[in-house]
Amino acid sequence: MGRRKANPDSPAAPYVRVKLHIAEDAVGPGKIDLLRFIETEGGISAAARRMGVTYRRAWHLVDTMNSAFGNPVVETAVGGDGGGGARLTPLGRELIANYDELNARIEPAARDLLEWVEQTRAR
Amino acid sequence: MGRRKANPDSPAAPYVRVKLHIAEDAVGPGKIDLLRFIETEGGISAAARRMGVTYRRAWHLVDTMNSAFGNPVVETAVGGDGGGGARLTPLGRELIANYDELNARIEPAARDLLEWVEQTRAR
DNA sequence: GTGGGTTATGCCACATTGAGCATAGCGGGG
DNA sequence: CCCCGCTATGCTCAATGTGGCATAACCCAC
Repeated sequence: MGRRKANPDSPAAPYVRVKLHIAEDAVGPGKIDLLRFIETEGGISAAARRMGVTYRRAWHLVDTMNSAFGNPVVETAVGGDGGGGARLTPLGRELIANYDELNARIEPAARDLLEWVEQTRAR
Repeated sequence: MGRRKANPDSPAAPYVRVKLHIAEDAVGPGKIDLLRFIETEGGISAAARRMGVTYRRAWHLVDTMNSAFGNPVVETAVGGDGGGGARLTPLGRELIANYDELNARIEPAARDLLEWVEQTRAR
């Protein structure tokens, strides 16, 4: 996994991440990206391959999200055309949209904090 | 696997957390609270006791923050009056202030997301 | 009815993390 | 001079997370 080895003059840039904690689970950029891939790829396996994680893990992430929300964010079909597949529910699509909106709204504040960090490290 | 919450009456309220990732370390509410306690209690041990964590761990958290920032956020004194102690540096105080400001600015967006979550779980 | 690709799950090995315990060094106060 | 509380740090053990197989069930297409 390419953890970028720091070039002394460009230390890995600091960044900010937001996580939504809900009923024993936490949804952050990782699970949201997984949902995006499920939507575009049409299945959990394909999404897992795209993200470079095992199907086992991707499935588990989906499962925990589904139970955390009480209602499914992803619905699956086993067997059939193409072997089966998975799609986002309306709830799943809303989740992505709302998470994206949150990130867009916090961006200015995050940028200010990161600017301060860069300043302090420079001196 | 349907893991139902133990107490249907009070479903742990969803919440949002922001983490600042900086040089292999991540600073979130936990480390910020630790800094606050160090400031008010005057030492790492006292702060650790207040937070219900071991001194070992609290010290480690402080140590990783100090190296992540390049400059110390906490300065310590060993031996002497009261056995020693720890204080925030100006950088440490700025960190708390900036983190608090970030959270304050994020609050409206976070509240909207959480409201949506509550809505979806209610139906 | 056989095959292929997918969902659904269990099991085991390994890495990471935090807890708990132990110890050493420090220096002002009694 | 010795004690006490605190900083500093190492080591071990338990819990948890992830990765990598392995397997079963499913169902459309051929």
